[in-house]
Amino acid sequence: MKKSKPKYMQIIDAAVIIIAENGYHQAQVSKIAKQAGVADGTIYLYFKNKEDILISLFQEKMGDFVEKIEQMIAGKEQAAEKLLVMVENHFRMLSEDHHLAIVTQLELRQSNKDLRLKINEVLKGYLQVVDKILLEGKENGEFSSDLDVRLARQMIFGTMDETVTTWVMNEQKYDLTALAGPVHRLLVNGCGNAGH
Amino acid sequence: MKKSKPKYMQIIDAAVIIIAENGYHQAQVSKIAKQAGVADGTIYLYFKNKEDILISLFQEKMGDFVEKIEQMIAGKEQAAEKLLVMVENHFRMLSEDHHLAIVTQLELRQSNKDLRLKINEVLKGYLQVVDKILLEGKENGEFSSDLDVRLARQMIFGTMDETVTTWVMNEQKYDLTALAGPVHRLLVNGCGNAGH
Amino acid sequence: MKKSKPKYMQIIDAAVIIIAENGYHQAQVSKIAKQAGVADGTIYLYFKNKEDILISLFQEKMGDFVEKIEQMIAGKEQAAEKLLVMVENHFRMLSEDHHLAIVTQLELRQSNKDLRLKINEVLKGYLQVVDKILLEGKENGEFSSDLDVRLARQMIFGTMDETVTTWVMNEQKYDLTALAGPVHRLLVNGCGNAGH
Amino acid sequence: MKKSKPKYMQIIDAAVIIIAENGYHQAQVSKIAKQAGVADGTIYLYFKNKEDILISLFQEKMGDFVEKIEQMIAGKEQAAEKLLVMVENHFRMLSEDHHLAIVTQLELRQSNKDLRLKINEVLKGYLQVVDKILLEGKENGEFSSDLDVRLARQMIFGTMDETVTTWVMNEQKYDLTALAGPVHRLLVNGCGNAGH
DNA sequence: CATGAATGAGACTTCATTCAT
DNA sequence: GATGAATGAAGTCTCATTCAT
Repeated sequence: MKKSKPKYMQIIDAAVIIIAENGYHQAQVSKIAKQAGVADGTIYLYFKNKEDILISLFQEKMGDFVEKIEQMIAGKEQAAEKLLVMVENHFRMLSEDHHLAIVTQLELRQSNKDLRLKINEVLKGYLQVVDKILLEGKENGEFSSDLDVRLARQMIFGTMDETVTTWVMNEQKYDLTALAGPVHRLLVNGCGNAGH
Repeated sequence: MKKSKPKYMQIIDAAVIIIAENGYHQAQVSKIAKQAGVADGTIYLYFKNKEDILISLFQEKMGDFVEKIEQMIAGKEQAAEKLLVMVENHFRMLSEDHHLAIVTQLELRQSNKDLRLKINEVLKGYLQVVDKILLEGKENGEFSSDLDVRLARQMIFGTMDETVTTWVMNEQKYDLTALAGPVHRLLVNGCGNAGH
Repeated sequence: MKKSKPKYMQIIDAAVIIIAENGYHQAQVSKIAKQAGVADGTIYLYFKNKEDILISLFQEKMGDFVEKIEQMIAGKEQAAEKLLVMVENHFRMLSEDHHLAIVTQLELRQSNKDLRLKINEVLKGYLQVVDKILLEGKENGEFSSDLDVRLARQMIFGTMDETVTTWVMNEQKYDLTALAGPVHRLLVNGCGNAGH
Repeated sequence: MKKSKPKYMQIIDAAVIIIAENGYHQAQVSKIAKQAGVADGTIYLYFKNKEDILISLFQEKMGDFVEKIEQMIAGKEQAAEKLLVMVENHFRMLSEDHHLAIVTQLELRQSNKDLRLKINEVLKGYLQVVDKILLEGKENGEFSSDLDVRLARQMIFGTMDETVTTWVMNEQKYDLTALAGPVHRLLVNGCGNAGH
């Protein structure tokens, strides 16, 4: 077997699988170590403690996430179009990685308040992407000029999150990506200067 | 001594306080018993086990919640108006009970999947209220006739939930009830037949 | 329903049933009270504590036992004949009360050392009956003159006990009373002055 | 530090001492761990749970027991002689390990029915040794040809067990090994073809 | 770098017994 | 005498983390 991956990512990938398949509270360090093919103690050469694995997991995966979203909306002109690309890819990327979807939507939320606050820190990068789209939309007249950016951002996140979570809880039985269009329309309507 | 409160509700109220102040994982049965002013063993005369306290807590509090919302929207004619009353009271009721807000938005989500599934059962009553409003709105022309009720419901819940959670995470520093109007406008826009 | 039985015996009979059906460690006072048709607290008007129920149970039932045995061997002349009557009735009485058999052979042995010492006190009455038979047998030449009465008594008890316990553990599937004859022969042989 | 004893046997030996000195129900895992000189958690690296310690204890000690008995009777010709060696060594081995005697005769019997059934499984090895002796005795004419092997075996076990238990309950005040001869005579008489 | 055996703190739940009614 | 709601002490087992090899 070739050691293509550094152990750091090996452990993070193992954590995603173990948490998805066993649940947050049954994801013992020893299980993760076994899945990663290393000794328990080795984990602590790469991570400060168990919480650090989870934060790192979220940073790595969510970092990819935001990076890809940013690349994809870079070429788009309109705010509404950018929003569509964002929703589409948000849904698509989680559709393509069932383990990750379970971990981010269900399991990681069982972490304690401290960990969740740190996860929120990581999410700020994503928030900024949305805020930028919303500001552009307000400036170029696509969105209502008196739109409350913070609230609109909470609507967008809340709606996407609720949609994905419901899909995961229904055991991913239907096609999530097909919902991107309709969800996008709801959100654009919400932000839009409808009455004008 | 007058039996002012039955012990059942005494224990549930104690659980809300203890969980809010100590966090889900630091809410030992002995702490709840002490706060309720009963012996540890007494808890088990009223609840099957610790999880049963939490489910019952959610049922009692959320039952009240849905009941009150239903009463308040009963007198309203328009779907949009009903939605406003719902958002206003959802925000107001959690504003008025800071402990309950912390418990429902942050702490109870740390419970395991089984408990969360049971909590979802309880939430179905609320879902049905929203669905009824949405259907009425579609029928009387307030909302778009091709509105996807399930997605719209997810938007409404997702947005309210995200808004309240953000407020709780910011330590309830600003006035949540003031956001009811703007949030309502976003949601009605989202559901509305804006372009028509 | 006529209160034919005083509550004292009512509780003891309930204890036999509950212990036989649930096992020693699952025989809570509250279960015994329910079976007896009295309140938990009532138990403590008739018995000092739980252990007292068990000792009393053994005393009452074993008292009957010894009394009946004594009556039945009273009319017999020979020691060997008395022994036969004893074994026959020991086996028969336990055969006729399956609950009592389970309680004395399996469940009551799970009690702690103190309780077992007290049970042994109760058994002394039985021991004396056996000793008397053995002495008679030695005097009239039926048994070996150098028979060690204490050891012979341990053989008799040990053999009867092991035989009954094995029968109970095999779920009382075969006819225990049919074994009285062969067992008696083993014991009489053991005590006998074979070589003379 | 030299690993003189594997921890597995260290823990079993500690369990024998703790149970003998404190009684079955006062033999907490933490006490056993302390006696064995390991941490509480270490117990669970070697045993599935507390019951597993007790089963293993019985298997290890009784395994030795049966093995030694078998070796010792291997050189003997006559069934009666084999029986004598068995009784002698049964008594001697328990005489030499007072702790073990208390544990097997008094404390382990307080275990629940499940554990006792597993203990019976272990005892089957011993039963077979006895059965073999009895069959040999019947074949070579030492014992009665119409001897019921199962009943005879129950007599032998029951008598030895009752004798040892009585000795333990009398706080091992007299010499158990001295009883081997007389007990053996009782048993051989019992099995013998006395009247022929 | 890597290992994995050992550590030890911490909490849910049961049930015999009491005592105010 | 009878009730039964309330009490509260006590023990098994898990698992993140360490450190000698």
